[in-house]
Amino acid sequence: MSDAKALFQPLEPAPAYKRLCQAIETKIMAGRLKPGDLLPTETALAEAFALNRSTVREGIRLLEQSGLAERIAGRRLAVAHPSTKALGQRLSQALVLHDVTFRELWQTIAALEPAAAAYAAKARNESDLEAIRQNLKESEAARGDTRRLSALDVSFHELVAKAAHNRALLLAREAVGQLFYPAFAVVVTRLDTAAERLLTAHRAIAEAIERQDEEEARRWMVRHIDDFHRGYCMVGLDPDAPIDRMGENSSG
Amino acid sequence: MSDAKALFQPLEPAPAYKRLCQAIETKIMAGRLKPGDLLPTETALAEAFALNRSTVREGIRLLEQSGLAERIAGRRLAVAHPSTKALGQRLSQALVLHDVTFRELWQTIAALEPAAAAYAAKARNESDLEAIRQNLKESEAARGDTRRLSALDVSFHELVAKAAHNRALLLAREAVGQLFYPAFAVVVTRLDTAAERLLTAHRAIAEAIERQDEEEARRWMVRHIDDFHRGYCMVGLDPDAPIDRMGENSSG
DNA sequence: TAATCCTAGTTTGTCCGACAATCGGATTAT
DNA sequence: ATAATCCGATTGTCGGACAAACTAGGATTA
Repeated sequence: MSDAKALFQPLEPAPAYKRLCQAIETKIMAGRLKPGDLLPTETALAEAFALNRSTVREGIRLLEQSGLAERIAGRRLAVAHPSTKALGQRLSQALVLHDVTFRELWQTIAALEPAAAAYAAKARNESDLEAIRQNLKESEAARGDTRRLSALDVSFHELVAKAAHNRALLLAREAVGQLFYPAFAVVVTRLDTAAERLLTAHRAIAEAIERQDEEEARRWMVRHIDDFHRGYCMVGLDPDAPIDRMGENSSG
Repeated sequence: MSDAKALFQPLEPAPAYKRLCQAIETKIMAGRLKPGDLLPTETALAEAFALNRSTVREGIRLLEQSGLAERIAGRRLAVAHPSTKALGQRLSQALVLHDVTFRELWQTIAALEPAAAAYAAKARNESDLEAIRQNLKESEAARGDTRRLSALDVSFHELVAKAAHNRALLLAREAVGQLFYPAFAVVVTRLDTAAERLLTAHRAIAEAIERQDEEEARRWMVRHIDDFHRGYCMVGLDPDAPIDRMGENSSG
């Protein structure tokens, strides 16, 4: 029954600009084009593929948007690898569009962050520790400034994940974290105890990571994430309501 | 020192096609354009934005590639929401490009799948169960056919995640799973016991989900994922070697 | 009257040619 | 040698053009 579908491929009836994009994409995936390599100029590409420059430009836009190419120094086009940041933004965007709820984000974060903390305790190096210490110091200074503290909170968890030296984990949590922690910012403003509890948890997690105590890092992170949920409900927010589409007003 | 960076924003010197894309993207994010809505024709857009059609087309390519618009019926352009599948593919691609290792994937999967199984036991409905049963039946029939069994394995875990009814979790594991399980396919071919162990685990997980036994579902999933790791090492593969770039040859 | 076919208009994909702004490198002046 | 200047290359944008494919409505036929 699915024999026909397996036998005959779609026959590639795609428009030229899409095929051009795929052609270059394939070269990149195969490693024949490495990040930093300069791509030919638009006219050169047009000549090589026997296409018009306009068509080539449309293909280039696709490459650009998938993060596989970017303008270097404002001018020439260079091969690139999609950045974690950009991918994370795209993912958060998708999650917002799908009206993901706080509960869904929380469940996912609750699965990822403790693992990240544990691996961080194992794999962290000195520069990781330095960054985390720095974040902790700034956080304590920003005790009063809710907005700033929230940004530092996002940053703290990102640094912990970075310290785990696991890019898959980093990428997975990036998207969710970008939405989750700002959503929690409201709690800090409304709940007096929240900021202090957050700092306590961060300190404990940082210390456990420093001591390379995996289990302690995991435990504290679990408690910390549970706290998020409790605080969210305590201030009267509905965990089953979709996350608002705030937070990505400036960047793009 | 970073005052200047905070004070002065980049001033938005973006090319017109990029601004057009952002303008439409903003409308979509704000919910003023809903999926399915038809976008104006290229000429109409050109007129509305006072741009040339070529420029408009370049902007449209960006929208198209980010999954926010797609050709409906081959012709007109309609607003859409990025599909989990497409996003997952883009993520896997990125992971491959960054030379992510089996260990990294495994650690991430090990964090996500047990949570997915537990939530699935809680939130599954009848149609979820039906799909899982169907998969189980086909898997047992495909006991000998390694390639097919591997595909069904990917599918099984995806179905479990779907049953958790958590789109954030689904999306996060989609990307990693798409790489992880095919990478494991080699093990099934080389290790006689692997296929049988896999089936046993799947059966147990499915049964626990059916009984709504969260803890049992989680426990079995943990064991199952551990098995993956053990099998991978047992056949002599290096968990710290990058995942190969096979598996996404056809799609694009 | 209903079904079918045909034709005209629309929309997209592609092409051609052109020009201003800008960046890099070569050239020239000090 | 260094600084200012000039020239070519490259990108962003524009205008127009045409073929193919699809849509819709009217004409034709059973």
